[in-house]
Amino acid sequence: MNTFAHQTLKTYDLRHTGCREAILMAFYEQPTALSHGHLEELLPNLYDRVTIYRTLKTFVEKGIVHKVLDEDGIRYALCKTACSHQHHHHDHVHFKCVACGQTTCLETIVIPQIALPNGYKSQEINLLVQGTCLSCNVTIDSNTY
Amino acid sequence: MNTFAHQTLKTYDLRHTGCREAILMAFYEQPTALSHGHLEELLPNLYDRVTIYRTLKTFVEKGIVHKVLDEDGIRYALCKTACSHQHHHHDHVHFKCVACGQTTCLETIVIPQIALPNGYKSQEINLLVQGTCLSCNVTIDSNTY
DNA sequence: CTGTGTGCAAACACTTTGCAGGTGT
DNA sequence: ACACCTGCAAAGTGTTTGCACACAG
Repeated sequence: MNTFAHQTLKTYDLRHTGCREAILMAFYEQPTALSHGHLEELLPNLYDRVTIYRTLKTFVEKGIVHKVLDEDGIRYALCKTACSHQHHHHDHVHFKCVACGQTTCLETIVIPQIALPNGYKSQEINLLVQGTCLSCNVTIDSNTY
Repeated sequence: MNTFAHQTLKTYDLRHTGCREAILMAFYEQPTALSHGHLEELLPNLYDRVTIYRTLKTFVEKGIVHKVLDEDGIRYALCKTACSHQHHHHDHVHFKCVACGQTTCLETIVIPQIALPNGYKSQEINLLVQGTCLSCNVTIDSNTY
């Protein structure tokens, strides 16, 4: 029984099941945001497609993971420490590499203040940066020589 | 024959057809981003679902409209003057009102410089702000009294 | 033991593809 | 006249729902 998964499920008052543990571990081990399809590949034939959908939905509702939107669809990533149980913060910066296709959560970057038009109120901000990541840039550069 | 639609189609080297004119007019008249579903409702039974899909795809490829991502899926909005034919700029700020569900393009707001981690290169930035818009705030406030 | 989670089947929604015929230039 | 656009049918993909059984607490 894995400690991280066990702790997380306990914290959020969810039953400890194989599928939930496996998905939590997948997120824990992968530094990138995962789509439903990714999870299906990572946990081949272990759990039903539908169960994965339902598990993801549960995790989003509980605030364990958050949705990441990019051009290819919806992905999910763990909410890090900044998201406590009560005080869930929703401002996320995501980086999508157009070369390798990986999407990562940039936890360290703070979104600057945005001046909205008068009368508009902001609740949540999502920033998606698309470009090339460190390892892909290295590859591209070395191929250039 | 509508001037705006006619001009746009001419500029982008596209044939002038009923469906294309109707969709361009819909975007022109609506200040908000439209999804495929919205267009189907706005142009009821005039054109086939498939034709609307294909028209949208064509417009995106030509740079006439751009995709807007929000939690509910993909929408489209006209690229304004800042996007010229050759020099297409991809940095967009979108505001989604959680009360009325409308998504608008905030053309006037400039995205601040984001400090990416070393070795990362940015090509395109998308910022989605969610909150309540002017007219919804007015409604909410007046109901409070 | 009880309520929740899972698997399976099926329904549903969204989007793409192939093809024949119609239309703009 | 020709290339391109459209409509229809069908397939493909992603997601949700209903129900019976299994399992965690």
